[in-house]
This record gives sequence, C-alpha cells and structure tokens, in this order.
Amino acid sequence: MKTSVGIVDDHQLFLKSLSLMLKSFKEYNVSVEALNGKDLQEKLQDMTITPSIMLIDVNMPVMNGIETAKWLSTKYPQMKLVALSMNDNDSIIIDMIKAGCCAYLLKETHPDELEKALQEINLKGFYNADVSNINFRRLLQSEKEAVAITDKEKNFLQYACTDMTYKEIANAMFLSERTIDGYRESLFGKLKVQSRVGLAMEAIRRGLVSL
Amino acid sequence: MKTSVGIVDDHQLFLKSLSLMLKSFKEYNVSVEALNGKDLQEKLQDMTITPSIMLIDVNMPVMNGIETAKWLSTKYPQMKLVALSMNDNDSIIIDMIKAGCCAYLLKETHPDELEKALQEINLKGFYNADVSNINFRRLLQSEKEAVAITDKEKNFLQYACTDMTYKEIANAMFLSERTIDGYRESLFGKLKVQSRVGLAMEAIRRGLVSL
DNA sequence: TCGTACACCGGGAAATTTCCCGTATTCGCT
DNA sequence: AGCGAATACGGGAAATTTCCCGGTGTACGA
Repeated sequence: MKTSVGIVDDHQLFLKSLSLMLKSFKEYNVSVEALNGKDLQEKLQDMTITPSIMLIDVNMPVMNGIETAKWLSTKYPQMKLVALSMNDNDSIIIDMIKAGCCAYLLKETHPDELEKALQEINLKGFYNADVSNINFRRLLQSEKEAVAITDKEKNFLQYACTDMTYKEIANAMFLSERTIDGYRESLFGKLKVQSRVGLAMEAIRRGLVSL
Repeated sequence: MKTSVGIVDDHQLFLKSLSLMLKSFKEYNVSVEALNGKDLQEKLQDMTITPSIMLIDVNMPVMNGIETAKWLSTKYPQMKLVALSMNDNDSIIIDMIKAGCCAYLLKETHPDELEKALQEINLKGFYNADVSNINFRRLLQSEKEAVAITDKEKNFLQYACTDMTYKEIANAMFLSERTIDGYRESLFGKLKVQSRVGLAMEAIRRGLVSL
C-alpha cells in the first residue's frame, strides 16, 4: 500500500513536478495538490481518505504556511506535516514547527534526502536533518515566543516596507503619528529589531509582507 | 530527435523534479543540470553537444541568473535562454531579457504552459506570455536604464539591509561615514528611492541582496 | 603637465526616526 | 462600580538619516 501524500505550494511548476517526483518514488502517491491553504481546505473537504503526510510551503499568498499548518493540526491531528522552505535563515520555520510540523525541508534538498525524510517520518513520526545547513542558532535564539502579530500591525508593516515616512503612513492609515509610533514600538519588541530597516527585513523574512 | 534542454537552479528539489517533468514531455530531454552559473560553466566545458534551450533561475548564489545569461549568450549565441523567476514583480527580469533571454517564465506557471512555451521557442525563437500576469507596467517603467551597481555598492547594500546604523556600517567597512553617505546617495538615484527602507526593499526585489 | 573623473573624506543643518514622558476612551470581566 | 487590557493620542528631545556645502589624492588619457 502506497503512502498518500499531499502538497501545498503556490508555484504550480514546482507543485506539479514535485508531485511527479513523489509518484516516481514507488512507495508514495500524491492524492492532493493545492496552491494555498484555502485551496487545500476546499479540496480536503471532498475527500474521505485524507493523505497521511502533507508537504507545506511556507510562503504562500491567500493563506500562508503557518495558518495552513495550524488548521491542519487541529482538523487532522494524525496527519504528518512537513514544512518546505526556500532559505535556511527563514526564522518563520520555527513557527511552522510550533504550528505542528514534524519536519522541515529546504528546497535545495536533494531528492534522495526527501525520500529518506519521508521514510523516517513514516517510521519515527519525525525527521530532523542535522545534515542540513539550517541556521539553528538563529532559530533557537528567537524561539521563545511565537509572537502574535495583530491585523493592524500587519497592515502597518505593509506600509513600513515602503519609501513612505511615518507621517505619510499615519495619513494613509487615518491615524495619528503617535499611534503609528506605538505600532512600531510594539513590533520592534516582538520582532526583536531596533530600526525600521530591521523591521522591514524581518517582516519579509517571516512572510508578513509579500514584497 | 528530442530537443536537448539544460536547467540551472539552486534548489535541488526543484531542479530535479523539473528535470523529471521535462523528461516526461516526450519531445524533450535534459542534458545538463546545474546548481548555479559556475557549476554550469564547468559542466558545459566537458560537453561536445550543448543543449539548445537553457532554463535559468534568476536568484542563485555564487553566480546569479543575469551573469549566467550574459555568459551563455556570448559563449553559446545559438542557445535559447529562458528566465525562470519566482515573483512577477521581479524588476530583475527585464535585465534577464537584456542579458539575452528570449522568454521568461514564472514558477507559478502551469506545466502545460511550460510545454507550450518550449514549443513556441523552438518554432519562433521566442515566447511571450501575455497570459501571464507579469507586471509589465512596472518593468517598462524601470526599463530605461540597466543600472550598473558597483561591487562596493553591492557590498554596502548588504549592510544597508540590516539593523545597523550608518556609523556602524562605516566602521564595518573601514570607511568614513561621509563615504557611506556617497554610496547611499548614488544608490538612491540608481534605484529611484528616497529612504533607506526603500533602498533595502528594492535591493531585495532585484536580488541584489540575498536576505 | 594639465584636465577630468573618481573614490574618499569633513562640517553642518534640516528632516525623520526613535524613544521618553503622560492622558483619554472603549471594552469585557468580576 | 471598579479594574485591567487594548487602543489612540500628544509634547518634547535625543539619535539617526538625509542632504547640502566643500576638500584631498590618485589614476589616466590628451
């Protein structure tokens, strides 16, 4: 009996070709392909037998990796979640693990490694690539709190990653500069930065703003 | 006779699975797989028959898409170059076309579209996806100048995308704050921004810094 | 040898960011 | 009714960014 796997990734080319590769693994079969979390929700609804392993891209529009992972881990607790990420300095990956992922994989991983990872997940329930050059120091350092970013803060972040001055942002958001000040202050604390550039960078890294 | 295709992409998982997909297309065969420009150079050296189409990822370490495309278009002028990009607002893509690419493809493209594109490139020598939602306005607007960024400026950009103050950057680069000032000024002009945040954002967008 | 381009540097000032202080309102909860 | 938490706001000041003014030294071709 083949292991049923699902994939969520907004890059169709990657999604489809990865699917093809998994199918070539003999032991695995791809039962769901979705372009984002929302898409996945709809597709899973119609299914009676859900996949036992789900590969989830971190950066997606509409519904990102974290939200998707959280939703899956509550709705389908027995499903094994695997985070797929582009860069190893993605501090968001720790959030993925907190959201219920039992493994992470970088997209520069070799296919053999992927197969090995899937095998191990099936056997042991998790996989941990010490082989991978993921930047653990950085991750553990920021591990303490799975910071919760408000919708308003997220909205402000969008503007903060821009050429606009705070005064312009305040006008655009119909708020006082002081209020904006508060958001900035709060986010500086949450994301552990001390300048607007650092804030913008961290926002990008965590996929809080889409570029 | 199958058409020989080469792929350059730093994400092995994508590289290999895309390769698998291309091979499944019947009309195509993958003769080279490389992780970056440098890697490709070495691998092409040993080949007598070079691929007629080369798929090139834009964002790569060691030797990025632009450099690779430039090198290929001078060394192998008859080779058809196709740029592969993650985001459609990648202003760098216009540089890829200038560097000799006859087509661009987004990674969220559907595989069928890819096959169609390859077909068209083989027949007409180019492919233009008006179907694609690429942001042409933005590209054309920034088309005028293929701004040349100095190595020193690129180095400075790395620091500019950081929490560091200019004073700290100056110290780290063993330069005066005034000199740093000059770099900033110059880059503001070249990238058409008016604040450090804007500079950092544009640097990320153009792939000038790796995040 | 002159001119010009270019990388580097400095003083100073306006604008913006960053960080203090504190207040008022709303809302849910006890 | 009181209380804490969240949200919005203001005055002011230090730090940093941004933008002027200028200068020196070196390299390179006319």
